[in-house]
Amino acid sequence: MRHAVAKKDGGALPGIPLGRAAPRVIPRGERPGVRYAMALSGQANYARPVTERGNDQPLPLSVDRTSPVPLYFQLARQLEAAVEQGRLAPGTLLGNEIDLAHRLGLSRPTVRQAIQSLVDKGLMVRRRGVGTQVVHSQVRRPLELSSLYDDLETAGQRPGTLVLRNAVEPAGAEAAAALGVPEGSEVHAVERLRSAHGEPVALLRNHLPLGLLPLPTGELEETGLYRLMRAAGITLHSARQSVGARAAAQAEARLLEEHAGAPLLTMERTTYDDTGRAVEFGSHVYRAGRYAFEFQLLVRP
Amino acid sequence: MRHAVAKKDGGALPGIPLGRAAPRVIPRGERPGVRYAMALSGQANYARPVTERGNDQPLPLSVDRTSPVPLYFQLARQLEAAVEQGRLAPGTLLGNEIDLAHRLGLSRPTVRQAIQSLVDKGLMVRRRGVGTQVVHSQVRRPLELSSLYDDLETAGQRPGTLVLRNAVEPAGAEAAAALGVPEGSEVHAVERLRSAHGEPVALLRNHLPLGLLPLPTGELEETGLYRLMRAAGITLHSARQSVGARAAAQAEARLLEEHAGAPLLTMERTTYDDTGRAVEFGSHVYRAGRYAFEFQLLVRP
DNA sequence: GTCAAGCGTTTGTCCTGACAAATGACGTCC
DNA sequence: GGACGTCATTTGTCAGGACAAACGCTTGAC
Repeated sequence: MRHAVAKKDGGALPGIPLGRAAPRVIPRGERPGVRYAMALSGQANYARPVTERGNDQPLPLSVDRTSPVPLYFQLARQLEAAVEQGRLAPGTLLGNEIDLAHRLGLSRPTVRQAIQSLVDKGLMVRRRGVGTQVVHSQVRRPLELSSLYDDLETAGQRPGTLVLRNAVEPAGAEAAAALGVPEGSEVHAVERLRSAHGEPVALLRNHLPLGLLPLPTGELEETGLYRLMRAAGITLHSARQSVGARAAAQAEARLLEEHAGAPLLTMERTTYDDTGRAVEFGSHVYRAGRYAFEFQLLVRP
Repeated sequence: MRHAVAKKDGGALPGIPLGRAAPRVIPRGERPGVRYAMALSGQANYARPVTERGNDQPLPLSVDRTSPVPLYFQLARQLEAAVEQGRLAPGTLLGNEIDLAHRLGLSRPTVRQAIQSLVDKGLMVRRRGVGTQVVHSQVRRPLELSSLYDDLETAGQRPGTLVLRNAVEPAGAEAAAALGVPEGSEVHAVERLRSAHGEPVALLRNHLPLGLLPLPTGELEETGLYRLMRAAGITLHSARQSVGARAAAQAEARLLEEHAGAPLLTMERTTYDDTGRAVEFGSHVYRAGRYAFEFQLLVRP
């Protein structure tokens, strides 16, 4: 499960909620110093910009061939951990793949597979004729397809749910189109008021195909919808989201403890499982001051 | 350049703007029929659920070895086109990799690389012991790090830009933290009013490190900021975004032709190049009815 | 009749080997 | 001194082979 969205924003105004860890001062125009991570076996005097004091540690790397964990994955995890812990500083050049493979007793394809997975995550950049370089650590995970409930919980806010509606009813035009069922056919409709620390945060309206999974009101008040779906054996695969804003209607405002006309953040989402079936259509509104979507985008070459 | 966000929403209300192509009716619980794309060379009588009338066409695939385009990429593009054009229906099983490689005169790793790139895009799902299956065609590209200008232009709206400010000034706390420069140091500040069809759509405030690239006002009125940055040789790598909503302030409202207190969609974004340098911090507000962020999320296994 | 074991299929992982292309630094020529 | 070509380095691409693991179906046993 990767790729997500929706991180809580505790602040009152949507200013700049990103939790920047210790804003590092980088003079403009300067590029992070280049240095090599691994000591090159005394080959040529070529390509050895071991600038920042020659190699603090050679960076311990090893793989366990008796483990059932794939070798490329073991290596990728170690490199990723090294980046996260700062043992591989941004800008550092990884030794070349051939040496690295030889050092670890692996083949080059295996090493490449490990590095490639990190490149895909945005942690490293490869340049032909140059090498593989560690990217600035600002990069976090791309984002995960997570639920509001999980987001609130991991943020330490005690999420609460009030189920306003939980019924089977004819699908409206929007929900029917999103779920790919005929308009007017019966679907499951759920409406919930989600709160954090007892204060309302969002109004969640969801429509699901009938018969996909049981949705007892008790369960809905205890946990999130995605968690229930995953527990029912549904493999979430992709989602299509649309995020906008609008003014609160009277009824919404009352539920969310806002005044009518207050700005609300809106999100419509259709989620698909790995067979391509639409398994959920959600139409959510969030209190503007209480919530913001935060996510990371990667540019793939 | 992949991974993006921000697609125009012409509609007045943030209803369900996704351009669903012909909402296909799929009875609940049904899984798309399984059929094979390629005729299996008359092997065993095993695994041949060529249900839907045995193979309309064997799907023409070929690679050109004289082309400088990598073989795996040629194959990937052909498969992708086949999926998009419906020649590879959702649920279709691709023939096994070995046969496919043999048929095309390629090696299995090359075929795997092609398929893997499509799996990464979310177009296909692999299952050991089963095969590679085409996912529901609902999936579009993951999203690209695009600019509002490009979005409007590709949507056929004639984007216009009015430069309200273009100056060098001391960085405020927010911009300084985002760009990683000391507070109060000089940065480039740009403020633009972006319109479509002559109507204002968004108010764009951007801060850039000094000396990164020249920003003539004339150029800014002609094209988008990202396009200028790319033209200046800057390789955009990742961005951190936060999307929220708030009420319009007086000054904003006047510029955007809204009334004070009207709901606005807000977006803060810090963009990094491939060396990890922050190259742009943007603080944008969009008219709620005129714009919505639309994007696709993929769940990576 | 039901459950477990067996078997073939298919992808997952890994290896060895090879050549091509881009990059950056050096040396040479003008 | 500056422009150019040359060269070593490094990643990109591709081939061919091998074994392991998961899956689905059939077969067999109870």
